[in-house]
Amino acid sequence: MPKKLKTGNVLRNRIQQISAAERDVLEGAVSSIAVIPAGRILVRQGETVHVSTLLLEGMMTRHVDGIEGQRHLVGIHVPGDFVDLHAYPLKKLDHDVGALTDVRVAVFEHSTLERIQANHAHLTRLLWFLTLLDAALHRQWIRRLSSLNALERVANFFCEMNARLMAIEESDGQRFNLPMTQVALGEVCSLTNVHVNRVLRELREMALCKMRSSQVEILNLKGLAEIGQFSPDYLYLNHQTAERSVGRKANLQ
Amino acid sequence: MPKKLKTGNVLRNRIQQISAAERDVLEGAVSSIAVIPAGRILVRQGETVHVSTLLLEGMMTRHVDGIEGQRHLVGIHVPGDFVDLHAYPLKKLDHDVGALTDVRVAVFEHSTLERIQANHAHLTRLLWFLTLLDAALHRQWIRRLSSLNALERVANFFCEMNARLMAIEESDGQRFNLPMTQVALGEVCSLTNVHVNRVLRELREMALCKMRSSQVEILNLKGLAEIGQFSPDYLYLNHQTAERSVGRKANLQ
DNA sequence: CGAATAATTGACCGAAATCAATACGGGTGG
DNA sequence: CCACCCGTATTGATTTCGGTCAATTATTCG
Repeated sequence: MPKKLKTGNVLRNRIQQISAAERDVLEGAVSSIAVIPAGRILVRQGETVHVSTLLLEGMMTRHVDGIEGQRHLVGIHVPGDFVDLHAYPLKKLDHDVGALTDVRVAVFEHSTLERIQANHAHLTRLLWFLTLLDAALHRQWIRRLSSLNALERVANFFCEMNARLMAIEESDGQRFNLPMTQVALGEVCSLTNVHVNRVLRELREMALCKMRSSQVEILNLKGLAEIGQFSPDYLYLNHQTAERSVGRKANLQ
Repeated sequence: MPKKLKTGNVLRNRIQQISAAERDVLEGAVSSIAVIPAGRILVRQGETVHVSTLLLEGMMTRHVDGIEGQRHLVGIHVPGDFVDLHAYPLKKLDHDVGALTDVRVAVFEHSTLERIQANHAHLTRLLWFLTLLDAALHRQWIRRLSSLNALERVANFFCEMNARLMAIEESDGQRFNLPMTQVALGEVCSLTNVHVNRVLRELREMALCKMRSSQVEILNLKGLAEIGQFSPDYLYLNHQTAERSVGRKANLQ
């Protein structure tokens, strides 16, 4: 296998209980590594796709378009996320997938995934688990929109991103890069850019966090989590959950 | 296998391309059939569960609780839905599962699902696919909350339920049973019961639909779908999608 | 350096929430 | 069988959060 198809430690960061043998299987299944510029739409809603992509570097979005131009994010992805693995069983996506920044992704042909599924039950379950993380995140997003007000939503979103980025060591818990404009934040939290701006000011005045040119600085994580009613449990970031769920690690490697 | 463990045609209605052999496997995997009264909470958030349930009769909800008592639905289930199949890989749920009406469910032990997963790759993919339907629905719910106003949300929800119930022949496209109060509708659409009431009045005045004591009567489906910006594509109800995705039916049965 | 994009702030508006009061409906028990 | 109750539905008056419109200032990038 050519060196350039290595996925680095992205897989291990995300699926801690993956065995070396399994990682080799997955790396062997990478058909190519692609680099995509910021802003490019990878998959359009309704398109039939035959590949799934694992995000290696950068951030990606999943979004739907409203009737009058507005965009609404239904998901955001960080390195290690298997961005559209669900396309493997679904084939046709109900939303667009786009690059928020310049990104590097590993591409998997569905035919290859099919072979994995036929021959590697344990690995398949790990992949299945990964697709369920999406649904769990979706539920958090529904909760954010249903039960939180503007200030709370933004606080909640910052906490979510902080937790997810900490899991891949892209946040130290105090500060992280979030390559989003205030418009994009509004598309996540379902707020106008104007109101996002007011909320950011308030968070700053409350000495909870600051955001400046794509850098989020958390001044008081506890307070922020409280305002945002955030609990990291729901993200299933601690992979002990999956670990227990597979429960047959001993059989492998 | 005792007759009472039959799942009837619920499975076939939901997964049209399931083979008879596969249905037998699934039915053989049912550990028990349970009847649960309306209002009972089956699974509480955070509980570790070792079974998953397939809904045979009635309706169920998935909901999270807000900080001040309010409940917010993140999902609603109709017969044929594998309500918490995702608990199989996840083990711990991030939400409650409750019975909206009296329900009858088929219970599957996770240990049994594990055996299926080890021995039936095709069936596993069908199950995987089913768990992804949840995520697709979640995305529709996010879209509903993000980009629709009160009137549009309720219209959209009615269209969704109509489409899902038509797929299992519980709606004739004109009229269906929706065992929810206006409070519960508000918990779905993130509106107060008062405002739900006003919206229902408006829908009635617009001659789009009426709701009276758990009966929804659709007067103008096209108009309702337009107001609700509803497209049934996103629900993946036409199982051709899955059919193509499995693509190996010939190997079976 | 200049043009486009992003952020900021103020004034005003409007959709939905809140508060409050009344009516309905159907199940229970006297 | 009627009276009572409690959950549900309905309607009006008022408030509020966030949207809209508009103008100004920062940034970023070619």
